[in-house]
Amino acid sequence: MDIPPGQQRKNIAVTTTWVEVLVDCPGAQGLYTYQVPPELTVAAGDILSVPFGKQQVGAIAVRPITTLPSTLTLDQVRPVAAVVNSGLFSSTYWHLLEQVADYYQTPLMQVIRTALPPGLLARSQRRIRLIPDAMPPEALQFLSPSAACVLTALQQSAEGDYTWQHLQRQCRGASRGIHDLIQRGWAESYIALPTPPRPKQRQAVTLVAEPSREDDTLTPRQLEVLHLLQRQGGDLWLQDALQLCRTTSATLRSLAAKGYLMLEAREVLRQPQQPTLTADRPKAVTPHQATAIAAIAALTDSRTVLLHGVTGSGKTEVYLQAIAPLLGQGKSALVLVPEIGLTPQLTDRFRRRFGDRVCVYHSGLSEGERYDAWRQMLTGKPQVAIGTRSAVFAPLSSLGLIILDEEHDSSFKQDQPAPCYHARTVAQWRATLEGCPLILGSATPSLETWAAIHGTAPQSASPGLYLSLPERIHAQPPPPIQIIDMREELRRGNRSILSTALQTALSTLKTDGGQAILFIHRRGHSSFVSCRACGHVMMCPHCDVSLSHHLPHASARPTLRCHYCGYGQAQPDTCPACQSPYLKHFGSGTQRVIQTLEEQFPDLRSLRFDSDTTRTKGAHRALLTRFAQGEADVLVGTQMLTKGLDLPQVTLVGVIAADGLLYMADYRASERAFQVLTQVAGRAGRGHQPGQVILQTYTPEHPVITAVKAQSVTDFIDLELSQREALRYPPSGRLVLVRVTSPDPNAVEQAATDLAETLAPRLSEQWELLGPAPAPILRVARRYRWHILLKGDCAAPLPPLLGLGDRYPNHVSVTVDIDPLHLT
DNA sequence: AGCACGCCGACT
DNA sequence: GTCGGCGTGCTC
Repeated sequence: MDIPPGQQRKNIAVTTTWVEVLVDCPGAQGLYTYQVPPELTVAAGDILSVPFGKQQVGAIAVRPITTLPSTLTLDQVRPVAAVVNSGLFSSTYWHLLEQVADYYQTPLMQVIRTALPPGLLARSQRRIRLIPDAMPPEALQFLSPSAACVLTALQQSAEGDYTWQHLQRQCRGASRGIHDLIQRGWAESYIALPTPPRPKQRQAVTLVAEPSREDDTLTPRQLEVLHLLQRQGGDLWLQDALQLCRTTSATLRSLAAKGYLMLEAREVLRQPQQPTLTADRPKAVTPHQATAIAAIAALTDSRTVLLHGVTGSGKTEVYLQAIAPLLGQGKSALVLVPEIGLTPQLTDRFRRRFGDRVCVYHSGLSEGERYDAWRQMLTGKPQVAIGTRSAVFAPLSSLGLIILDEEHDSSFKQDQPAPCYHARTVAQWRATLEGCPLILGSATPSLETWAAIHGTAPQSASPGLYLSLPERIHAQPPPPIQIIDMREELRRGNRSILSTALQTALSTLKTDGGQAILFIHRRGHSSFVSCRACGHVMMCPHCDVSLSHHLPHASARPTLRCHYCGYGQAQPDTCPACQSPYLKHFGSGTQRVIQTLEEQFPDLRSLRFDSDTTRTKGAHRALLTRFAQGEADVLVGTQMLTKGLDLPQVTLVGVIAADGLLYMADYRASERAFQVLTQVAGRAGRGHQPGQVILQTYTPEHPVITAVKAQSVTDFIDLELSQREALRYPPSGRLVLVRVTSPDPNAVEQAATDLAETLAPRLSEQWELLGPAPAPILRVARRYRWHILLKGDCAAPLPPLLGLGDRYPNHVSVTVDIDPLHLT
């Protein structure tokens, strides 16, 4: 097999090769050709660093070629600078990325960028550095304001060195200021080479020789240090060793020189700080769980499984026992969850069961941690990767199973930057490509999944597998759900936000030794502030929405905040329009419920659980722990209550007003309302005590309310599916939302109109164009928004939409959302 | 992204 | 008359 060295050399010299690459640069679509220098080998899928214009940028090798494209001449082609990483992508992984790019109509490079950990596609940056010696001490006086600003900014940094970009943000007229400083020779501009993330190194100390008393070159102190190290097992991190021996690294270095110690840098994986956990063994399972585990184990192809389990039915144990045998077969599993921060108990359980074979990957990790998690997954060792949406792209080889828990959750859909992918859709493709099963778990399955599994969706070729866990683990009956007609309450003269039934239940809560959850749905407008005299409503200056009232502490000054762009201001004392002092807030947010509770039930202690009180990292967990430990009797919260898997179970669940959920201008309102109400109701009923659910509403006859009361998922889904079918909404049809935004209201309207006109003739008769129309909230964060909605048959191929927005001014942005979840 | 090229307002 | 603003376009 060996090629004689001479011949090998000749081959390389003769075959000059080139490679076509994708360049990581916005606005540089298409392939670029580079020369492969003889000392490098480049294969498709390698991550490269290439010169592009005046900078070094990241690139992906797409295909090596042996002849130069005829459009290019030799001198136009530049050489590849370096191979950053090779062998990252298997061919199935590459296919997956291409499929995402194709379906979501996004340039492949953008898909690669969302799949890779940040920083792997490193780019060079232009930096500005001070030359302190060249600068007179009173330099500031000679400078123009912009140059002075740049100089001051640079002096802030220890090295007198910042990126061009940073200075540009920091100072007005920065480019002129920088030019000025360079002209005077007080600063210089340079291009810093890209620094891809590197494995973290840590200094380690290892004892390599027995400390001997005979060695008279050892001082008593050195001998003492050696003995101390020996007692610790002779292998420590340098940092720990220094602390233990209360010595300096110089001492250890001299001991290393004498041959007693070895100092070396070892690669370590950055692990986010995590509590130490006690190991856990497989639990005894119910017959339903056992059936599900056996059915999953029997799967040999890439079937989709819906694991439909009511709250508390033990889905997680099924996941754990489905994964366990795979690891023994050298296969890995991928577990996708809605939001890692909200489900620490789930990751803890996986860690207890599988120890360090669990790898957590989500956007909350630091850049280094993400890189390390990525590297660990690339090792190919059998492991369990748990992560949020973006973890569908985890580079695990030999996947044996993909699990997507809480599959109905909307956080699996990305709607901010393109590609607007749904992790469930991508997971489906990935399972097909890898030939492994996909398990979708939920207590309240989405209509899409239901239709796909039961074969009613036209595009599903092979019906999936339906597995049900209909019982709670300890076989408690589901809690009864009592529907309260709030109109009736009002007629009887009860004007409180708490119905008589809920008041009664709360009044006996403490004597019964129970805990309660009160759920409020906060609509955008539920806590707006308006003037009782003239009707003026406090609005966000950047968005067309009212500001929400917040009371940080009981005695604090009220603040107003925009939930769309984050704008905040203090609440004025008088109405800005008419100076009336009667500027008050309306609606029943969490704070108002707490206030009512304090007035009517002063002996009940309550905790608030909403986006205000859970803003900081770990606050979810802390609040729920406090509640679980009995620090409060009532937990008052919003939507967030449905997201944590780790909610303590309670005896009473009250829904303050279900109506806000039911009437939202969205075709998915009913589905979301059913899911939220069912999930919240499922929190009631602990161990020995039966639970109780009180659902207050102004429209008890609403089909969603009826279905929630009957606790029948199938009733609801059948009804909702028929309605969607009548209107050709998903899953009976498909949608594409084209969003057009700009700070200029006229430009958006014009672009949207023009876009609709160019699009309409390009659509097949399977597609219907709706709009253009202003978005329900016309302005968000100073940008005006218009929408065009495309509605098509399930089987209809997507119309080509790539590059649609290219013909409009720069400030007009056009984004395409395939299968949008909300139309807002 | 960065940089060059190119066309309109306030200064030597 | 020029300097310099930033809009447009290109980078193998």
